[in-house]
Amino acid sequence: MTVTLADVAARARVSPATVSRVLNGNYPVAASTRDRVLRAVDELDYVLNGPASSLAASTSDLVGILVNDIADPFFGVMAGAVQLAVGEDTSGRGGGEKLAVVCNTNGSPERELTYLTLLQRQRAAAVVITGGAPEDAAHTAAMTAKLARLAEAGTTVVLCGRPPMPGASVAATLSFDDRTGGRLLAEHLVGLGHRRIGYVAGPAGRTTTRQRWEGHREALAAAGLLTPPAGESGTADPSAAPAAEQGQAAVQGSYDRSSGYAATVQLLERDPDLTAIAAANDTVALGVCAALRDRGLRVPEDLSVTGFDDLPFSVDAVPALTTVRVPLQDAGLRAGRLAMGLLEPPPGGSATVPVELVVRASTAAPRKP
Amino acid sequence: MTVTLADVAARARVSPATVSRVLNGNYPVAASTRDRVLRAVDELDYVLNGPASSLAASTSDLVGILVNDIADPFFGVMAGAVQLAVGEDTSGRGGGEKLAVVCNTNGSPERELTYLTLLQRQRAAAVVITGGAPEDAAHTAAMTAKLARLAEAGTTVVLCGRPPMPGASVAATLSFDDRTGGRLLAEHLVGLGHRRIGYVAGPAGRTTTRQRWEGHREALAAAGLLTPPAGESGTADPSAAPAAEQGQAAVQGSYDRSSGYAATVQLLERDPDLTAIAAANDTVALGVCAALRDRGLRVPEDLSVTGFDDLPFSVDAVPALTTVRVPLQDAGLRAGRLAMGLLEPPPGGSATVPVELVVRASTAAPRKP
DNA sequence: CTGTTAGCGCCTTCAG
DNA sequence: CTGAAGGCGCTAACAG
Repeated sequence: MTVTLADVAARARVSPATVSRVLNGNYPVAASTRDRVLRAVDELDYVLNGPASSLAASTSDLVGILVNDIADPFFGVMAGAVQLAVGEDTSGRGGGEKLAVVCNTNGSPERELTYLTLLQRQRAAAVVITGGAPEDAAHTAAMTAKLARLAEAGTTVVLCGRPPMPGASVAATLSFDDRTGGRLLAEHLVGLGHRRIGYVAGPAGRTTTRQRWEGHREALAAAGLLTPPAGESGTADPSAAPAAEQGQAAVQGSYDRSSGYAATVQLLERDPDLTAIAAANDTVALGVCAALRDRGLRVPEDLSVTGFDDLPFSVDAVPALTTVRVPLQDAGLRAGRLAMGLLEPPPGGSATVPVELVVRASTAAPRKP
Repeated sequence: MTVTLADVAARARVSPATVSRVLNGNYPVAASTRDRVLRAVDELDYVLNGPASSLAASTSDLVGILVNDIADPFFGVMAGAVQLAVGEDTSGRGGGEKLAVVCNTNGSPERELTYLTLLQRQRAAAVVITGGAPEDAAHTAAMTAKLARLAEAGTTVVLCGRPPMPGASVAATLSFDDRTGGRLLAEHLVGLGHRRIGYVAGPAGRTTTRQRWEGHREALAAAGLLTPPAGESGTADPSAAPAAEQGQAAVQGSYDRSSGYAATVQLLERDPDLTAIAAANDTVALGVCAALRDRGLRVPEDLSVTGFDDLPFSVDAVPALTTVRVPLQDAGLRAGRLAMGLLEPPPGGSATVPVELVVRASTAAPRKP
């Protein structure tokens, strides 16, 4: 029925092992022999049986990529870059081709685990986990255990845009400097003269949300705009969800436009004298701008708005968004190469990816300082 | 070392065959036995070996999704929807979980074929091919041959957002009514009073580009704005790349912002009296708006602009884009279900997905009619 | 450099 | 409803 490696061997008058060797290109084979084999492969229109070789070699050429939401460019860009990297021809010819399996977790911790199991089942060669992590001790423990299992089975695990997991079997970690980003944005606003700054945070219980928010507060605190509640020592209580305080309003939502819209309405109600709003990311910032526009407020004349991530559309927003650039493409590429063993892991196994403030038109000095 | 099905069998005091049966849930097994097996699986933390079962069953639980560019929300949304559909639990428990393999072709015909081969190698259960097709006889022939091979191997093929391929082994086709969309947009502009309309086409040699462009011309022709070159009979010569003609300017590019920007500069140079520009898609339209803005022209006061697709960001553009909504999410969901055999194929194997005109703020009557 | 020999771990008839 | 046996197609030591 279907043509197998043995058929090719017969036609090329060599042993199956030899065919396997030329196909995998990981073993010396005489040029003439190889040509003969390749010709036979071609004539027979032979396609290697992946499952069979994976079974025999106990590793597949699948690479998993875990993302929260593939429809979100933040993840789309990273996933594309990772895929680019894993698709790069490693061995001269024929062997390299890895296939990227993109798994949408929707931010659900359970699905994260489920997909990891599925990937383990496939004997994935590597898996790249992107995006912030859920902040939950039980989940972290479960993840650690699962990652150990994967490592045992020979799967290389790389974290991209997520904090290091001490004690977990991870080959490399690329974490984004979200905290600094949050700080830079807030410092920029403060430097412009803003004193009443609203904050629209991301989904609760995620490292990314927390770090951006903490960076933001750090800057406010440094500017004396944040009187810490009695007894607190500088850093915000990690478990405290962003909330109204000291005249600096904040609300929590998800990473989408409508959440930015709704939060803005709420923020303005709570403090009509706000002169700036910092959003958890660019998409949310778009929602913030929309809400402002709908209430007849102009950006940046009446209120300044900042985003985060510098997604492709941010430069085209009107006004163009002041934001923090996160090198998604670069990071994805590096993560992919790391996963493929094409790149040495950074010292200590983890590196922080720097972010950069991008000042555009959505921020300006407040009108009534 | 690694725990196998035999270990589970031993612990549950049943035969390997029985374990296999409960795991696949496709065979009657006594409830008590099943419980025992399931408990053993749990206690041993057993994970099925995918390659081994795929080899034995000669089919895997992988579903391929071919996209042009996963970082583009157009594809991201579709891919997400397809993945959602293929992840739906089919059989009551345990069996269903399919894994989506997203393959970025970058619009390259060769890579399209390469990925199909890779998917064939994996014995993918199904593959969903999204986005417009390259218009090239040789490539179409190669695709047809490759699809035949896939079908032979039991892979279900579904086309989503791509025209039917007569004679190819495709289970179902969902094509977008791009032509109508192009027509609606142009009719809208003409109805508003526009007479000099520029067009920024998508990448050359793709069905989507062609159809949107043809729809556009259709409307112009109907309004008598297009004097067909002598001898031509209504429809544009399929092989003719969009070009300047009869005062209706058009330029070709890719589906990105910068292409819209550059095209606009060119268009305006060619015909400074343009009162409207129709773009191949929303992203391109954003570039058009940016170019206009940079030249001090206002939308829609000075020029009207239209997009295509109605991607999430289009409503937040300033001004909000008049565009055509393509139900990407719905289509992706349907395609996924079709691929999984969860849905009956439409009569004749193919259906056209209707599109809808969405009038927003980027279009208005021209100032000097 | 090439052939031989064993499995890899599971599914699937076929009996019971 | 359950067990026994064979093989899916390929790779990985070993010899030569």
